[in-house]
Amino acid sequence: MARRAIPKSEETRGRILAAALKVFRERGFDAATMREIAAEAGVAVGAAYYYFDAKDALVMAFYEQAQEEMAPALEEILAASKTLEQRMRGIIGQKLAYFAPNRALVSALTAHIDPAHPLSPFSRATAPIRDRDLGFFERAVVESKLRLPAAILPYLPRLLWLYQMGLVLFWVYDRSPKQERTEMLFDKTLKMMLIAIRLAELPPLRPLFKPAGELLKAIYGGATC
Amino acid sequence: MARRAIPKSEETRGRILAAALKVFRERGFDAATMREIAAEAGVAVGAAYYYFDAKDALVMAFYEQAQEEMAPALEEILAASKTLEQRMRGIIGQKLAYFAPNRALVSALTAHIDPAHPLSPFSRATAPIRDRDLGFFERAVVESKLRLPAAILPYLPRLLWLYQMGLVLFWVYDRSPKQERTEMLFDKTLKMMLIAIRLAELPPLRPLFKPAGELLKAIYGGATC
DNA sequence: GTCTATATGGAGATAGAC
DNA sequence: GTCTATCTCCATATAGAC
Repeated sequence: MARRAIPKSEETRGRILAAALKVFRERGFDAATMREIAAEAGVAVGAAYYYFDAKDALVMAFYEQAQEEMAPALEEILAASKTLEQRMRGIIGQKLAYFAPNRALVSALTAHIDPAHPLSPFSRATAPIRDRDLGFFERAVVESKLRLPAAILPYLPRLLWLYQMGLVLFWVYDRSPKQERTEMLFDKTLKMMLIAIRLAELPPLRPLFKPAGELLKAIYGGATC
Repeated sequence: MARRAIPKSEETRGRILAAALKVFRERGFDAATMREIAAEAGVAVGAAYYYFDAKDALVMAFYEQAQEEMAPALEEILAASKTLEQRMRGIIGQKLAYFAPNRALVSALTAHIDPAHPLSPFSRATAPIRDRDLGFFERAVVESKLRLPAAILPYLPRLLWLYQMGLVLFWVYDRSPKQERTEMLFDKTLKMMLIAIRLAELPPLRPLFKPAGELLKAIYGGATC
């Protein structure tokens, strides 16, 4: 065997992960059992535990795989568009499209908001994934030469990231046909945000943005989220 | 036995609920077992299931008890204050104070965001509780003679209710001493909201509030949330 | 190192005696 | 109404074959 070949163990691991995602998709996370997943992958339960310490580890692997697989598309979006609006549309559109087949899984994950839970998007364990993801929003902001009060601008990428999390949350439970409500929410709130940014430096709005800057400074002192 | 006396069954039920809340407080919802709860109440597991169909039913009973017990204080707040600011401070302060001893339980409940889950604050099952709670925000708004674009005003109570849910969510996971971050978040965002309301009718802000009105109309067409 | 077979212990829930 | 005894099902652990 050439050492370039994918080792057999990698193949098995991949098969188990794929099987898990399939079962999660069909049943949701909670109802899916390790027995089922192992059966779907054609291995014994022990084999699944050999590759993944626990059921939760399958979810973490999903996060990592998602990030890995989405990265090229996100890069392309940044390269192909200039304005913040285009970029936000591109990034968030890409995420929703990627997650669409896995809605049942993603919805189960909303159970973990607690930053103390490893699978939470705000946890230490997910920090590398989060930071890398934040990088896309940073680049989207920095390269689009926005005017914004100095007390706010540095926090904009994190706010946009949070905004995206909220949108995904809404989308996960959006039962309207083709998730058109999410579409609407996204379209209108994005427009509002861009208008607000444009108006931000008008004198009458100063009393609004002053407390905002103070708040951001206090909340993100050097926080994890 | 006079028929005014509390029936023995009510007494047992109450004892089981109190025991459950105690165990939830100490261990959190997930870690608490029905065996423990029954033991704490001095009854058999079967008895607990006689009064509460499932572990989840204990949570629903907690919601109802909380609403019942908080109502008089909320009434008093509405009676004692006039401005929207005072009222919001009063209502939300009261909620956080009431929930404080039960943070571990409330935090477990944030797992249910899915409107399809009966315990979700957005579910059908919790609609009566939610509607009654919304009533307090409606009264807080209506009686404080605000000026706001007509496309927005009718939705303000629901927005405030949602805002309150978000604050509680933040508070539940706020590990700062005395939850001072929540305090800060509440204070600043409330001020921003009031300033925004005051500015809302200025001509330069019209482009901001127009899409907001459209969005609200589309999202709350006659929705449950 | 990879994997199968089987065991463990604990959870929520229930049937039916009292 | 209340309790005891028991069921079912799961995530996970372990022993050891290849």
